[in-house]
Amino acid sequence: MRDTRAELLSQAETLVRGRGFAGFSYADLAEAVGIRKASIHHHFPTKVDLGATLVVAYADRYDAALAAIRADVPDGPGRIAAYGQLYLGGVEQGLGCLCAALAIEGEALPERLRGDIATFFEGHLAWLEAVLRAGQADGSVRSGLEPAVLARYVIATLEGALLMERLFASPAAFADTLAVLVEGLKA
Amino acid sequence: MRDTRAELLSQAETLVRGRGFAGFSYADLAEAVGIRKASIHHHFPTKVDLGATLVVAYADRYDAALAAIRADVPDGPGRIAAYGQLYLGGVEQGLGCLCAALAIEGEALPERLRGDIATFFEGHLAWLEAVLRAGQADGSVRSGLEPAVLARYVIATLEGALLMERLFASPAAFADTLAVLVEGLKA
DNA sequence: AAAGATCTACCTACTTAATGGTAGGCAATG
DNA sequence: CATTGCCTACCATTAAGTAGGTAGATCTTT
Repeated sequence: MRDTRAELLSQAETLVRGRGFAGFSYADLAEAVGIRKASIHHHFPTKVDLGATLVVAYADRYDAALAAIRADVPDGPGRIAAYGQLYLGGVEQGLGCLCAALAIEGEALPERLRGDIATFFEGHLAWLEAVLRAGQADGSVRSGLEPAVLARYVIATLEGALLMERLFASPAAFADTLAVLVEGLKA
Repeated sequence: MRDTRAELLSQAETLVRGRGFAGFSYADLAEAVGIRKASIHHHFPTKVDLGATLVVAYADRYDAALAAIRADVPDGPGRIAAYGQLYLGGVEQGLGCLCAALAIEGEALPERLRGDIATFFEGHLAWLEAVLRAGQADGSVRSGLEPAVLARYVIATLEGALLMERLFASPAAFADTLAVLVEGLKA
């Protein structure tokens, strides 16, 4: 049934995360999926449509993962550590963050996509803020700093580590950075 | 004399940092500089040549700034704060890090450029490691963590903050993250 | 249940514009 | 007079997107 569409999304995500949004073409995607270029337009009329769908699907997957972490891990630092593990997967596969790949495009990025990725980051920020606030309340996270500030700090560190350690193909170095981050958050 | 060449480098840097390497064309650059597209090839035969020159020039500018920081600022945390200020400029101008823009391209990036940006990051890593080690020795930086690990951590945080806060056009948020980072490094 | 109509998912073939890059000329400079 | 720096004009390729068609599934009507 909707197999091709899912395959298109999967391969497109790999392409964007691997080479950037401007760095892949419908021809590349067609070849990856084993379909004709024109057929892609049947599922995603324009490249921006595809990009927007990609971001939504990516955000949804993250949302599920974030909910699972909150359900499975009780303490603040543990949750942040689990959150960081999500990024580690990218380093291991040699794939960057989808939204980082889009964010780099900056001014050239269609307005619609810019809004979508801002929403993505805001969602993470809100989740992290809630997690950190709860951690401060239960004494597992060090207090004295505003959760909102800390949340931005956490994302920045992980996004940056993913960007750099993917280049160096060094999951171990990513793990070190994550460890320093989590250690610094403990009460 | 070499005015056009310098102008090409300057405008190209702005374009790459603003929209990514694959996100700008020789036509864009020609228009920005006020020259014909073909004339660019006289200075930079291929786009990869241009990119490589860009990275070297960018790294050289940073090298000078890093040397100045080491000369002007005595303590470890102060030096890291000054280092972070360099990134802040990007947020204020709405420009990302040149090497981050290239790093995002990942596998699609010509091998030569990938090596060049790896060298860029390695240079920063070495500088930071030396600064942090000296800071630990003179007691201004908290000890207990390896300078090499801390150095990667610092770059990751700043690169990530630049990436995200540029999207949000929020220099203030970047400053907050930098403050948290520096505070955490103090002895 | 058979017949027709419609829809889905894909195809070939194409258009238009942009890409990076080349060839060759010409005027100024040293 | 040779080099530098730019030009016009071009090339092959690739980009995203369109036009129009076809086989098969599905829905509708009798």
